[in-house]
Amino acid sequence: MVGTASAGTTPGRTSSRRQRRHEATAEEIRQVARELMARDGTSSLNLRAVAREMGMTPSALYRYYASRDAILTALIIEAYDQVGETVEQAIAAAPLDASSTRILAGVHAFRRWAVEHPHEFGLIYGTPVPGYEAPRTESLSAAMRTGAAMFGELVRAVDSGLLVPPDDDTVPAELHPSLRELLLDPRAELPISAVALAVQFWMVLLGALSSEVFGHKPEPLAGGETGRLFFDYTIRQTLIAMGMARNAVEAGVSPPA
Amino acid sequence: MVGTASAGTTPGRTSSRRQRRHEATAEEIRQVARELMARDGTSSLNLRAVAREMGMTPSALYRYYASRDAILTALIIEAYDQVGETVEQAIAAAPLDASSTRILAGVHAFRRWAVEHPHEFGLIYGTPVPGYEAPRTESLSAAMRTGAAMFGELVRAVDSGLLVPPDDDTVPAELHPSLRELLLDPRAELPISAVALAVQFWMVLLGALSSEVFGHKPEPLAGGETGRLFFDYTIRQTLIAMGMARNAVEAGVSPPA
DNA sequence: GATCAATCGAGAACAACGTTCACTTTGATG
DNA sequence: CATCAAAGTGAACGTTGTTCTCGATTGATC
Repeated sequence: MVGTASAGTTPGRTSSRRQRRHEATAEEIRQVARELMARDGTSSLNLRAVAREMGMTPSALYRYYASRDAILTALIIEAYDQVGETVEQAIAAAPLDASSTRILAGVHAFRRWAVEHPHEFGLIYGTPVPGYEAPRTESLSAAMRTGAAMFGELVRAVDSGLLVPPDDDTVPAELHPSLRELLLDPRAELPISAVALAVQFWMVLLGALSSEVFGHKPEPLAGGETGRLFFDYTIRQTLIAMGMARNAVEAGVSPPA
Repeated sequence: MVGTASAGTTPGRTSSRRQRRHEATAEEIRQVARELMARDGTSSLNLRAVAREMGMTPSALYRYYASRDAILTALIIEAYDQVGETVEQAIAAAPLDASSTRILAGVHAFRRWAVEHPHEFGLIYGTPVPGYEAPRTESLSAAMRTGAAMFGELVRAVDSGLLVPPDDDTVPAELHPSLRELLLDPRAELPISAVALAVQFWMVLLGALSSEVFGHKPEPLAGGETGRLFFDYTIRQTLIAMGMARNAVEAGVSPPA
């Protein structure tokens, strides 16, 4: 559809001049689409408006994307990648000490991205928009990125003894198969209960962020600085509840606003 | 707009024959709209399709609703009310013993409604659809209903000593004003920390449900019975983390599937 | 450098959508 | 019966996403 490998002179060189120009225009389309979505508030992409903004004809866009949904899908994948990279970098930049600092760095980077890009957050973590638009195969790896980064930090906390999950028999036996299935990589040093904790942590995280971004949280707590503080407090409480030592949690420093 | 009191013969009688017929048609519109949304999967209401299904002209619908958004708003308010009543009844029907049974009854009723009405759940707890469609004044009381019911049970648990919240000074001082503001009704026997717990519990609940309904949760745990079990487990863990006695939580019985 | 095919873009057209407006029909009320 | 507001029709308007045809532009090839 969108330029597979061409029969160029040098077969290894996949980016001919044409292809680069093509990709540049495609990126401009995505960029303008993002801007319009942010400006008009609505999260429904207007194809003709994008063309108008670019000084093009609506039909010309079809040289770059097969449909409106295809553009949306591209935006979704890009958003997944963007937030994933943001969180990864925030974690990597934090010190590797025996505290919750790294985890806090990750979740705060996630929250910051979410409140700064509410429409893109809604695109990927909100109501699935059309029927089902996400071609799982393409977007799955991108979608997992943020979760994988956070999961990695939890594993590290468990490995280093910072977080001690409860006994496996505290989680209902019926759930064990499903939880074990989650660890595709069966290097599973991780106890089942820790996997359950990871999923629960993810749910709390998503719940906190979507409550705030979508306005389903009581107003007084949704604001900028207050929202950030309450988020921080909630995450720390959750970590303690998960079995991380209280002093390790409190020793963790949150990134500045 | 939609039939205020008419100058009928009996001024006290607000429902003349006409008005009843009017309301009946309006309800049919809502009903058909709900069915189409469920059938076509999409959560974007198609006005002309509704009219078609009813054997009417699209313009005729405007005798009943001022716009497409008005219908959506009506659906949203109705959904709020429906889930609110469902949860209220489930709680009321549960025994008043010294366990988590009532809370479990409430959250399971919530979950059941959510998975059985995914589109309506998305309508009220998903991405806000257009710019901002919800006229707060009208829908606020309906929107609060479910949360208020759950909140009431938490208060009861605190009052009866079943749930002992941590000291107030464990929650950051900067958050106290906002949290106190949440208790409009200043009969506030409730400690600030309990308010924080209530909000957090709400976030976990919403996070768990939207993860499952919107498919943002790892697949193995999203299924029907497994999903229900994991949800139950998560809620119980959360209650324990909040300070409810472990044996009281475990003594609670969940409603059957 | 001329040639040729692939690409790019324009422009008109189509169906479908939400909405408006002028009009008939209808059915209860004086 | 006469009246008059409500209910409903049908045509129209401005949008939207999408398709198709047809020139123009471009980049590689002889």
